[in-house]
Amino acid sequence: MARPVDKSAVPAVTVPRLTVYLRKLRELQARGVDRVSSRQLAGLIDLNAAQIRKDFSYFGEFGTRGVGYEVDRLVDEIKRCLGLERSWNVVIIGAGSLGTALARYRGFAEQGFKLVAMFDASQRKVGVSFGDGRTIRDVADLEPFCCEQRVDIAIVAVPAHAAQSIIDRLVGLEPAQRVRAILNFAPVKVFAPRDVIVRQVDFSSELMSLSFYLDRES
Amino acid sequence: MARPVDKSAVPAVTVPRLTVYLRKLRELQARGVDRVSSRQLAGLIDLNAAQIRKDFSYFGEFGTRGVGYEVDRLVDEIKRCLGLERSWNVVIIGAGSLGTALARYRGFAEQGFKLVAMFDASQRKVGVSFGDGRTIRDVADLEPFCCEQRVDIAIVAVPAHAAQSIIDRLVGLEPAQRVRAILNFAPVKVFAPRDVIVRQVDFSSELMSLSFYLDRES
DNA sequence: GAATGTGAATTTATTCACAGCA
DNA sequence: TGCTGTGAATAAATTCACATTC
Repeated sequence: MARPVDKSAVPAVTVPRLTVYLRKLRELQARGVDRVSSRQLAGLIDLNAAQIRKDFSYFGEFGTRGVGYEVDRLVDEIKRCLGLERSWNVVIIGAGSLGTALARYRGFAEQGFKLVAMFDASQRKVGVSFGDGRTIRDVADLEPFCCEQRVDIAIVAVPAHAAQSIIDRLVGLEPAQRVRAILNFAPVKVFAPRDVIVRQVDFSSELMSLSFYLDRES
Repeated sequence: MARPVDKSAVPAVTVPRLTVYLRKLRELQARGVDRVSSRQLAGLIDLNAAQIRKDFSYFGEFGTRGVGYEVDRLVDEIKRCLGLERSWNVVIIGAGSLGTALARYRGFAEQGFKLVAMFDASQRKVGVSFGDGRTIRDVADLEPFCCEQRVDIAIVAVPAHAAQSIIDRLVGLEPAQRVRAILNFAPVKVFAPRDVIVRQVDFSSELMSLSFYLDRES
């Protein structure tokens, strides 16, 4: 049951799909559904059923042949696969409209992501409160903060021109203190050492992709 | 030179990469660089050079053997590939903190995406101004608006529970008037007719993916 | 009988490696 | 000589199809 999972054997595309399964399963859970087959789940998210089973198979055997999957169990298993059994400390850097919107986003806390601080370079913003009574810190205090409190994930929501230098600071600390993962919203490709995980979220890139497919039709 | 391009033969993964090339090339352009080889470009965005050349090859021959690519030309070609020679009309639905942040985002207008309206369901928000003097409209006026003005892309930034019904309304109009592409920020899988292009942007999914890779290390 | 779990087959994407041109 | 453009080779991902188990 608790077989050793080689995470490096998990295809890169499987990981985001697991998050999609998890969300839908939670929805089923909330509706009181307690069992689901790969076929049913596939129908709900517009995917091939074998794909779902194969994705699960990298982590173990979660279902019962002839029966299907127990929703509660599957939610727990996927959470475990994704490392969501524990909580992760997150900071947001950049308290502009995007950073602020992200800080307000309810979905983070629900998944065990704990917003421990928010930083901005502008003195007009430092000291202003966000969320439940905490205040925005000066970005100059970024390194000291990381030294006194573990920060797992940094969300970078600063202007494009400032992104790389912020990231250099985040990863410039001693390995024990430095941030290990970055979610970058600035519209630039940023670089970090290989052992720091970087993901890019890019709105205008998404719009441009839509443009491609729109243009194809007309 | 202007060979007929079969866009359906373009791999799905090539499209987002084109947007990455375009951004980097614009940066080079701004720095006054006027020529670049696939190898150099590959170094700048951490990719294989053959990948870049192959991506271009779906659309034509943009370079000169033995020399490389002229940056200005390449920018124009990629814009053409992505359908960015024209401008697209965009609406944002949902004037919460995320919708507002998106409305303020400078990158959209620069790429030829024209924000023509913003909608919200709350009477407290209707009539409030956004951007350059225009005001937020009542979401009840969504359909009339689409009938009197072409809307190419709808950005959906409403709560998860409201997303599908908004999308049903957007695609429920006559084919000539209905929105043809949707960028959904609500954290739910949404459905639309096959000829409507839907892309999903999902913050908490991105965080969960980071969690997977973080957990792998520790 | 019904649905999982998984090898095998297929499809898609990436990378190699080199002919062809400046 | 240097770099593009592209078939051929390789690698990765998806889907099929079926033995296995409940």
